[in-house]
Parts: sequence; C-alpha cells; structure tokens
Amino acid sequence: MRLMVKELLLLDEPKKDVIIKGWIRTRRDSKGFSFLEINDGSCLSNVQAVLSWDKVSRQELSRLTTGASVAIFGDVVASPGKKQKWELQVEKLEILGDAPADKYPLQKKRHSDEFLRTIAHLRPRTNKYGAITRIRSELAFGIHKFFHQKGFCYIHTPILTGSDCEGAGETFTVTALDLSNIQGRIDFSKDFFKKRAYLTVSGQLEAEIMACALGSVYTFGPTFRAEKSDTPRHAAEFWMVEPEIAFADLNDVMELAEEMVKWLVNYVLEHCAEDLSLFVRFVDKNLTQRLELTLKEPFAKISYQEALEVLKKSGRKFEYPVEYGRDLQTEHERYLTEAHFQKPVFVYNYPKEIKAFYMRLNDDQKTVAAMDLLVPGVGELIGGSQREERLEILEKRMEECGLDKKDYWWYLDLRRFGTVVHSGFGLGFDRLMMYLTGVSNVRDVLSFYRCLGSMEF
RNA sequence: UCCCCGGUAGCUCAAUCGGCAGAGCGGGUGGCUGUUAACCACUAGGUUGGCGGUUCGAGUCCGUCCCGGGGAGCCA
Repeated sequence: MRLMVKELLLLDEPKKDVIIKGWIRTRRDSKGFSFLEINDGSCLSNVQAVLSWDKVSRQELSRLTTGASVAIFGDVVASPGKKQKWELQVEKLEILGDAPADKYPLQKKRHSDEFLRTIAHLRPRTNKYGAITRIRSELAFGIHKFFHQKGFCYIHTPILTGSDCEGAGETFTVTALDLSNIQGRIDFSKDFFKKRAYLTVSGQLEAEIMACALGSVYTFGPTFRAEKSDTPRHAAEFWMVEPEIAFADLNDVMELAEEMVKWLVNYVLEHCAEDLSLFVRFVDKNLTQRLELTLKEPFAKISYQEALEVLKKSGRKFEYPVEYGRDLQTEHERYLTEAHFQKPVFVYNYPKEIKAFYMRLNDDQKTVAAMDLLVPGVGELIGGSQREERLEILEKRMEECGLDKKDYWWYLDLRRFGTVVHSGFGLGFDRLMMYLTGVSNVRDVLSFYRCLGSMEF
C-alpha cells in the first residue's frame, strides 16, 4: 500500500510492506549501505530510507542521485538516528526517472531566489517553494472556510469583461481578431463580442450586483493589470479576495477585514506549522513575533487627515510633501505601519479627488468613505470602501471623473431600484502570502508569476 | 520610465594600482558499518553577459546594448 511521506511520519507503530514514491533529495553513503532522503511533496520533511547495497546493483546505486524519482518497497521501523522517529528499511527499490547529477540544476544545498526564478519549473521541488505552495493551498482553503462559516455566498465574477471599469488602471485587451493582418484602426465591432473586451482588473462591480441580491458575497480569483509597475510587490496577474456586503457601512467592512486577517493568520499558524517553521528559520527571523502581534493587538485606525498630522509631527524628512489632497506615498505608508504604529493600520476617509468614482461621498463633501489597510513589510494589503448608493450623487461623481453613464447603465440600475447601503474591499492574496511567510518578492509566492517583461513558465 | 548596485566555473562569491583566472559548495573517482548541511583524500571544470574602443597588456578603464536585483514612479 502506498503511503504518503506525511502519513508515514505520523505512524504510531512500525508498519511492514509499505510503498513510498517520491524524489531523492540527498544520498549519504556509508560502507555497505546508503541513506536516501525521500520527499514526495506531501510535507516539508523527508523520510530517510536505508538501502543495503545488496538490494541494488552498483550501476543502479550510481543512478540514485538528487532529483531522481523512485518507488521504494519496504518496512517502516524505528530509527536509531536522533533526527527522525521512523525510517524506511528498503526491501526493493525501483528507479522511475533519472536525474543525471551533472545536468540536474538543483543541488542539495541552498540556492538563491534569483537563480530559482530561472528554473521556476523545478523550484517547487525545493523545500522553500514546496512550503510556499502548500501554504498557498491552505490559505486559499481557509478563505473559503472563513466566508462559508459566516454565511457568505461564493460568487464567480467574470474574467473577460466589457467594461474598462473606472477608466483608471491599465487593462489587457483580449481579442480574437487576427492581429497580424490588421491595418489602421482596429474595429472592435468586428471582434468576437462585437465590442472591445478586457481581462478584469477587479470583480467589484459584479460583486455589487450580487450583494444587492444575495446580501453577503465574495469573489476570489485572478485579476489582471497591465500597469508598468516593476516592483517586488506588483504582478500583472494576481489573486484577489473581494467580499461585498449589503446593509454594511465602512466601519462594518473594516471590522470584517480585521477579523478576517486575524482569522487567517491563526488558521495558517495552526495548519501550516511545519512549513512556516522554515520561513522563521531562513527567511524572516521576526515572523513569529509579527504574526502573534497581529493576532493580539487591535489594528490601528486613523483618518487620512490624522495620518497627515502623524506624518507632519514625525520629524522625518520625507522625499514627497505631506499635504492634503496628495495620496500617501510609499515612504509615508511605511512610516505609519512600520515605524509609528508597528502593526497593521487602517487609513480611512480619503479626499475624493484621489479616489474612485463609486466611493461614497462623506457629509463633509470633501472626503469619501474609503479605507486602506497597511501592514508592515508589505504596504497596502487591502483597499475598500462604502459604495455610493445615492443615484444623483453617483451620477454627479461619474461626470466629474469623465465617465460615460451609458457604459454603466446596469451599475446605475442598482441605485434606481431598491438601492441599499453596501460596502466591500479587495484583499491582495499574494500580498497576504508575503505577509504570512516574510517572502519579500511577489515573484516567489506566485508559482507562475507574470510580471512586467517576464512570462517564461 | 528614472536612480543605484550587480553579471567571473553548475551554484554562491573573491581577484590589491590595468600585469599568471581563484575559493567554498556542487560534480567525478576512491575510502569509511548509522549518516542526517555526513566525513576524509584525489580530481575535472572558464568565450570573465554581448558588441565596439583605449592600451605593450583589460575581469579591471571608456562607450553601447542585454539580463538580474534594490529603490522610486505608475498603480482600486
């Protein structure tokens, strides 16, 4: 019977006649026998297989190199070694796939992240990238679990969209036209959808439709942005979690956001303890402390106006001026969350001029009910707002932003018929991964990253 | 797009003032009866990112392009 390495390591007693299939991580020879470290991806740990040389030919032994795939038949016995409880006594070994040592790029020692990006098809076989992948999986599952237990409806918003959303944010155009054979202007009315199509930059507008019918909903999927942002925190294809809630105001969604982040931190600490230990050891020594602080303390909450005061009083010299009407720069955000509060902080009520048209206008007529959650090391993790539910004001805001109301007729209909106060936010899933692991480049938490100028794998 | 740093063996890096191209790890060979970042000995391995220039002589200086990293901008 085939056992996963994870199952084998959790056995309570010895077990005869098991099969393990996996990849060799290292081989250590002694006289007459070898130790093989076998990993099958089920967990961070390897199982140590003890191979007596009379079980294989000399030629087979030489093929048991780092990266080779094998099937091992044998008995699980208590290990005399100190570093593991169980080991696998090999009865029979079958080599499934060779990995010639002079050609296979992965060594048993540590590699740089930069090098591993050049062999992204092999890096999941390393401890670190295996761990990242398993944590991603658990975290995604945790998100569904969180919303499911709170009674949210999981909705599927489209990836292909006809609305260029806010007219802000660079989009990717999708076309079925033969681009190699087009002269002059492109006539999108001849295209597949008879209009120009884009990859979605957010599921928010569709989520609002569903929230205004089903109450509490969330969407979780990939989003695409063609911004020429060449930084360790931006990818052209990334995953977003976007809850949208009817009858909820800005405070309600800030509460939800805090509850959710804390719940997920706790979930990962509980379910990914072994994998997380790798990041504590090798990636970010302060990880445990940061995550525990995240759980323990309430997040800070300040208005944009208050944030400006904090920055002005800081005595810091900032490269960019701190003044009303300007968006907070990266250096400002970092100061607030890393130096001043040293924990996650909500900044809310931004000037309407620097925010999107759909955000609800506050009574001061100057600010909108928007919020960002800034976290140490990552920056903006969440962006959200209370949506403008009043038809006349929404129309006025659209005009101010230079948008054509005709393009949004269905969005405006939500306010024409049975409008309700509603709010939501978007959480960058990959940035949450960075926060939870301490990995500092988004290219390393995405298995197949699409960034400005790179899409090899 | 701008600023800064880098590109030398499979990987991570050294190379003094412009003067013989080096180490560790990994690989190969041999050794070792319980290793676990195994250990010991020996050994092979180079278009110094590309192109052009200065010089008796360039890894090193100059120009240019490419690639990688960091910062900034851009960014729901």
